[in-house]
Amino acid sequence: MKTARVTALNSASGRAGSADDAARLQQAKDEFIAQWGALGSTWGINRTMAQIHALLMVSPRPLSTDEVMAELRISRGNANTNLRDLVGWGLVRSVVRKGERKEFFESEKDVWKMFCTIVRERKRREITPALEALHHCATMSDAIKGPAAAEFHRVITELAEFVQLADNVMDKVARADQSSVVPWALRLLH
Amino acid sequence: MKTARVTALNSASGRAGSADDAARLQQAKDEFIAQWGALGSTWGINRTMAQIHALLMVSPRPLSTDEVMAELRISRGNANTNLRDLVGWGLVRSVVRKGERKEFFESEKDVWKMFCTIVRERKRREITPALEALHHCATMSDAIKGPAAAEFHRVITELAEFVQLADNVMDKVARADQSSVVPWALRLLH
DNA sequence: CTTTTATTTCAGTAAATATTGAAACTTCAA
DNA sequence: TTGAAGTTTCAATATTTACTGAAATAAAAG
Repeated sequence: MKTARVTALNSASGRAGSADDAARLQQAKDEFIAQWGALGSTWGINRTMAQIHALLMVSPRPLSTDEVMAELRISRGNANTNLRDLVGWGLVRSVVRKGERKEFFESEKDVWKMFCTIVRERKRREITPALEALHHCATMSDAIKGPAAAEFHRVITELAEFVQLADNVMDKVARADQSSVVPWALRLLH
Repeated sequence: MKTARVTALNSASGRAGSADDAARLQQAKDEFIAQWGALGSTWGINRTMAQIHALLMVSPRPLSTDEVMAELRISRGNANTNLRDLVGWGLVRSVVRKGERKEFFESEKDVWKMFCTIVRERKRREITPALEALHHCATMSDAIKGPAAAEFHRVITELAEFVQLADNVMDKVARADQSSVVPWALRLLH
């Protein structure tokens, strides 16, 4: 684990306090990056992608591919692929500075928008196709006679209806804006 | 992919209709098992564990380790480990038939209970530890002076507060009973 | 054009994860 | 006890997934 490193990237960001402050900030950022990466990987998101996302979330300014490579010690190919994926998810956008040829990347920092984006994307990529498959199984089994088929049909249909309901709720929530959902959630909790 | 197999397991389950019906039911079950496995693996759940779960969900009766091994064509070690994990998650329970030494396994079939169990477990295993880590980062950065540290502290705190809120909502929902949540959800959607 | 700078691709490799199968262990009954 | 039936463990292996680095491609600038 990284401990007391002060990179050019960080010392460059304006009049720093003590070198110790910079090192400790770096340490806190590194811990956050590692944690976010670990959390991502338990939820089926590639560790590096989650780490880049974390890095950009706590970066005071957009970073270039080379800076991401240096900061996380990863290869160009890896950085490029995962940055593209993050852009594809809509969690990161690329920005161009005038007079610069290099591309820079910055994360969405509004937590609520991030949440909505993740919900929307996972729904689109995974839930919706899974629902279609469930419906297919339900249709198949509906055409088969016998009590075993009827029971299977019942179980699958119940599951499909539940997933459909959850899908609709997620959709509704992810379309709402923070100002309406957060107070609602707070009320829900008494 | 399996197509028109009729296993002893299935033909044994009472007076079957035509052999064709049994084969087509098996096909539908196999598709469901494959889909549930695929969905699980995109959400960070081992494919085999999800497949065993699916198999038990659509099985009309508890199955032994040997039956699970035969049905999914997996080794004893694999079946044993994943069955234990499912029991650990609370999604499957082991049942003993009087006079039988073998252990049998059956899945929770109530979809709402399944959902609550999954939410509760993932919360306990992943969200709560992640929150602690976020708080740790927030505390660390609070003790560092300078504008960069202040900004980092702001971002992390915002994130932590959001995750905390989501965690609380999940908790509340997972403790409620289906009869109160489903009508509520239906109303939410108009 | 040609050069310089930046980005993408992808075959090869490394690392992480899941699976096997056989031996060790446990439990119960004779 | 001993043995049979069932379960667990784990080192070896297979499979999947992620990563590297260099070559190919693209996109300005000269």
